[in-house]
Amino acid sequence: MPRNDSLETGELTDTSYYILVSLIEAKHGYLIMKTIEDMTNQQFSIGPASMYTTIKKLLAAELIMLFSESKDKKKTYVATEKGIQFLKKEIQRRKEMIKHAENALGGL
Amino acid sequence: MPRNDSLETGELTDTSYYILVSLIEAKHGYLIMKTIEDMTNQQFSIGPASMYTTIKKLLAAELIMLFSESKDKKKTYVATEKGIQFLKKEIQRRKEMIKHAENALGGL
DNA sequence: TAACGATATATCGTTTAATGATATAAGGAG
DNA sequence: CTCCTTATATCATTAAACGATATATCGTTA
Repeated sequence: MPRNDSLETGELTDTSYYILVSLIEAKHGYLIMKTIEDMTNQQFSIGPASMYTTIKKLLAAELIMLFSESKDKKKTYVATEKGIQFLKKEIQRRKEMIKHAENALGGL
Repeated sequence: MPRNDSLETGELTDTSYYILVSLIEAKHGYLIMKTIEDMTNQQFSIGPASMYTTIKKLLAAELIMLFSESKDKKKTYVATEKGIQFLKKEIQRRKEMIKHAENALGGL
């Protein structure tokens, strides 16, 4: 998306959403990509470019943090408490979006 | 979202999603904006720029179509059958996304 | 009847998000 | 020793969304 300012307005794009979900448990970048593919049965995948740019954004917003960094450059990230709360709100927001659509669809 | 090609990959951005939802029943552009604000209790709003650019995209993808056009330039749009099916798939996709997050959260 | 707010459509240029391509390097399997 | 997988990272491009702005009509009300 695009010009969304999603973190400012309290919304998560699909990419940020899945990265945050996968970081409920600490893991490093490459594992995040693999985890998302696994979780979604290859329906959703994120390349390295999307991932590292999004990680920077999530770090800046303090929704995730650096968990550890080993000598071999492997950086492990994990969601912060703020990030978990943010995600929970986002889940609620998305549930409401589904209700809106289902109400509008009615019997269709 | 941004560089998403969402209509190609079978995904709807929030903006496209809400416009499509509001066009389950035919209405013109301005009413779409007001309907979305009403439906979401002012939580989500779309300005004219986002709306008209998105309408063009949805028209091109044949998810919506021109329903009527009166002399006073008022153009009414409505979701196509293809659009309704697309929306239903999108609802399923979004439900799965919520499950993914709730599974990962576990007892949190 | 003039002014004003709400209704209504539309485009331009900019910002942000996501991505494709690409570069680099280490480890293990064959 | 070669190749695939793992692993991190950036650059330039494309796409989505938006702010600002322009224009015009309609109904109310002062």
